[in-house]
Amino acid sequence: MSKCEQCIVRQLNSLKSLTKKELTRISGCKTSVTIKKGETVFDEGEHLNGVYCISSGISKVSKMSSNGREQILFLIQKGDIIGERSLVSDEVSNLKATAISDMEVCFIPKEEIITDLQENPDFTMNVLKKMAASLKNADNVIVDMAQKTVKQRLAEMLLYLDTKFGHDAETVLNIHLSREDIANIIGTATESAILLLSEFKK
Amino acid sequence: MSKCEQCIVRQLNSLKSLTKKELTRISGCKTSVTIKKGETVFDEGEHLNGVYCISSGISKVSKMSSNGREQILFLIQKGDIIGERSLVSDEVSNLKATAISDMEVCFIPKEEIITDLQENPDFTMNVLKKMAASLKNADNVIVDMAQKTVKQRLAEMLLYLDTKFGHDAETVLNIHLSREDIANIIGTATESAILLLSEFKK
DNA sequence: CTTAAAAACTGATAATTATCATATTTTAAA
DNA sequence: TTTAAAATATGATAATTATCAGTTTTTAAG
Repeated sequence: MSKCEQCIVRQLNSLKSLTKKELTRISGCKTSVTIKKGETVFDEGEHLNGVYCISSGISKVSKMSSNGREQILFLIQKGDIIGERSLVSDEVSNLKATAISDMEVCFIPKEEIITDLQENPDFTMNVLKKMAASLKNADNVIVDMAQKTVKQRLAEMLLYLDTKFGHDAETVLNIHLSREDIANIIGTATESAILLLSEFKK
Repeated sequence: MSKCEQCIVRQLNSLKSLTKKELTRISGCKTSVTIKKGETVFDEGEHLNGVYCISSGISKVSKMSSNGREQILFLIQKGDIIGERSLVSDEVSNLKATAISDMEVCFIPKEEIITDLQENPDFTMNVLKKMAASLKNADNVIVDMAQKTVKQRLAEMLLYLDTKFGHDAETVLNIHLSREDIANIIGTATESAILLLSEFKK
């Protein structure tokens, strides 16, 4: 199994502030997992015993609404870490993560990484910064959901996908989402999303 | 000016994990401010140089949407702290806080409290926990905004106000919000909120 | 290659919500 | 107390979005 010390995606997240010694320890206890497209990384209500660091692939992170519809809250890819909240809270996860493409993820047990959170202030500050940034982002999503039309949200989401995942020479997005997933990101019915998408094509 | 050590609202927030010595220092550098109903605590785009601890009164925390409408993200009261994100980020505030009733707030300068954040792991962990809880809450708000009707959101908000602020003997809420504020919380037009409210009264 | 299932699409209709115009009531200032 | 301004309320209409009932296309299994 490859070592965290040499892992490139680590440079993209909070783990970059770990010391060499800490990294070696984390490297020794992590497990690498392959998750096929459509499979679940973790589910709502599940007790997370650590964090997941994404090596490759894309995952949607969602939550069921009380009316039975799935709401996708964000998308994650290479270098992103999920499950960080399990480090500071003993509650079960309120979110579900599902692979949108085949994925490679590293699982780091809570007991191991929580030591670093308590002893390495740089690392803690980095996690704090990430949470603060997530909160700021959540503010923006709430404002958009509350105040913008479905059409505006769809347009902005397509731009966001392009920024985050890029596109190829023929301007086709590097991420493939089903119409249902698109609808579940912007919070609308699948048919409405399809209707507006075909409108955009013109 | 009263002392933080004896302040009751401190028991309600992260400051409770400060040591006696830390508290005495904070107490010496804090300033107490009175803010009248309708006045601004801080504005979007402003550089926050510290955090605000609410002694009394209620404030709405909002953000302008690009279409010029105000979206209220949450309400805060006695014991709540705002501006925590300024401690971990040098960006200007993305939010605005406005007094909904007359308020007493204590301002604690960033330089002073950031020391504690770096040196007192208990305090840091508490701030982390609060942010994790805020994120979880934001998830729920996003799902509600995306998937529920205005009527459902209004009903849930009224229940939330009752839970958070309570009501008197005649079941009148302890918090008074204008129709416009109500509309700006649930993300709808003022007229729609009024329409549904009168519908609920029956 | 054939076939069944899933996904994408279309159009009609109904429900929800926004906008606008205006009236009434409440609040606060002079 | 009077008066102007602000907040609340009402109703008509338009726009947006959801739901339903299908058809076509794509995908994947046998």
